[in-house]
Amino acid sequence: MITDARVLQPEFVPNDVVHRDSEINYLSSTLDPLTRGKPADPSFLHGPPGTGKTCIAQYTLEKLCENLINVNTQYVNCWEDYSKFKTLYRILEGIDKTLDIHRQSTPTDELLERLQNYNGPPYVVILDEVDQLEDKNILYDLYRTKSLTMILVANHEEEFFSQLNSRLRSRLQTSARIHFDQYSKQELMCILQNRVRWAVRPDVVTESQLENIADAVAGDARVAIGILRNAAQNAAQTHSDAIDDETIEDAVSEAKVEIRQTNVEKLTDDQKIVYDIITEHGEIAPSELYEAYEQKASNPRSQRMVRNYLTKLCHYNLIEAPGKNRGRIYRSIQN
DNA sequence: CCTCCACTGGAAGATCGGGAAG
DNA sequence: CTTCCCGATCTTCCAGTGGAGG
Repeated sequence: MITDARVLQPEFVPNDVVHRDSEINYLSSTLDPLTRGKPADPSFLHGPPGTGKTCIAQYTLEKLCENLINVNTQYVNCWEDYSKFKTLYRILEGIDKTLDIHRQSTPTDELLERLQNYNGPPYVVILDEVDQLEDKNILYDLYRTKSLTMILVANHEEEFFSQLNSRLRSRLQTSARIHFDQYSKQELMCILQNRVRWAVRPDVVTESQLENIADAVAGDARVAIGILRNAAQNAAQTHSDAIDDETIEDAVSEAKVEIRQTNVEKLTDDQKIVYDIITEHGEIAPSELYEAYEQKASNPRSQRMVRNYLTKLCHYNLIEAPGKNRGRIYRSIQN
């Protein structure tokens, strides 16, 4: 049934990326100076989720490594490593400078110092979901680090730049900005067909089933591949030799629930209480929410802390918080 | 229209937990 | 063992704000 499961993994980078030629060329050209021993400017990739930003960044770096022997690269997901410390640590990891800082008592400043003393070969760092970085000013330090080239990846161009201070904004203003549009249905079909060819035995998935997937995901290739993966796994478990329509349908809804579940699991007990209250009520006013939380929690945190929890829940897309000041309500998000 | 105050979110400092050093 | 130091978490304080309700 499944011939190569890796092809359906979210982090898989294909050998041939389809429908993104101009974006790849543009990104390659900004990195081109490195091949002549010169520094390269940062670039900024932006567009909706699942449009291939991360994929193209990693693909382009792999190609660069093939042409240029002496180059270091690293991928940092700023959603996971959102603090200054974690980001720097991850970046140092890419040049093996972390061997002796597995201890916790190394201050952030020292990590930065270490990085700025770096004088090895060119170092290209992908900062994925860079808009999630807690302290954007670290980008300025990275910008000034010699031999270091940043590839920034985010969803919303305007929103990201508005979060920067003016100094940083003007520096990054000149960076190559590459926009990624949503995939059309035809493009999605093409991507899925490619994956299917490598991942599963022929004739396991029909054309019209791929079409169903492509219709269901609104241009998001990551979700589309996730659905394909789930459907293939489900079919494999039941030892069927083909994926039927029902399996596809199940996988479509499963893929939507999946992200939510993993996010809910990451919550602490108190955060979970807040989340449950909102889910129960569907919609609730701030003061009422805190009262309910105080009741339920064995050792309630302060109001301010609960507000931090709420921003985190919004962040994970578990709830939404429309309205400002007095008009604010917290609402659970249904699929 | 205006006023009020519930609510937000930044800043600064305290506390927690855990690893390293003495 | 204790002491020191770090990031992460949490609290306390408060300025700013804009929608509700006159």
